[in-house]
Amino acid sequence: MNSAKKNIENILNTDRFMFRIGELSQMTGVSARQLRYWEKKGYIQSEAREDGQRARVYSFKSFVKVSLIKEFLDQGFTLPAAVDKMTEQGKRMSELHQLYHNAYHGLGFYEDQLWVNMGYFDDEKTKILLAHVGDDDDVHYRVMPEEEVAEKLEKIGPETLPGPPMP
DNA sequence: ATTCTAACA
DNA sequence: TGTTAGAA
Repeated sequence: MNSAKKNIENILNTDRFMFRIGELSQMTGVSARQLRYWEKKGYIQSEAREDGQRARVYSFKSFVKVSLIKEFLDQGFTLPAAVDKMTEQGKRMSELHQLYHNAYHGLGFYEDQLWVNMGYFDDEKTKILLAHVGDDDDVHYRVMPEEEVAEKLEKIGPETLPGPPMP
């Protein structure tokens, strides 16, 4: 796989993100004391770690949960109520996540544009639906035979997208 | 330097 | 819940 695609997909891959308690605290505005307390109450959880370290690490999912709880607390809900609301929201979010996960089948360049491969367009599974956001912020679609997609969209050079500078 | 737990002038 | 202490 080419590096431009890897760069973009790494940005999209939230599973790699791990936060320490101080980081999560700053990100969410929730004190470290609260985070430990919420965990003891079972509202959130930190990741189990294989190494012998005790310092908590949090996943991106925990970040989302904490952010939601914080939001509801700021709206005036009690902590248990805020947690209930977070759980409810989380269900909707995972549904949305499934939706976009089903719709996302990779990225590629074509005609000097970055396209999202949205999977098969037809029930016969011969054509692919592509989408890209133009300079006008409108989404443009294109249907293309699968073979053509394989030919043209996989030919992405690393120079097409500037990556982060190498230290 | 950061995080841990336990405790509270 | 905040804020400490002393340890890791």
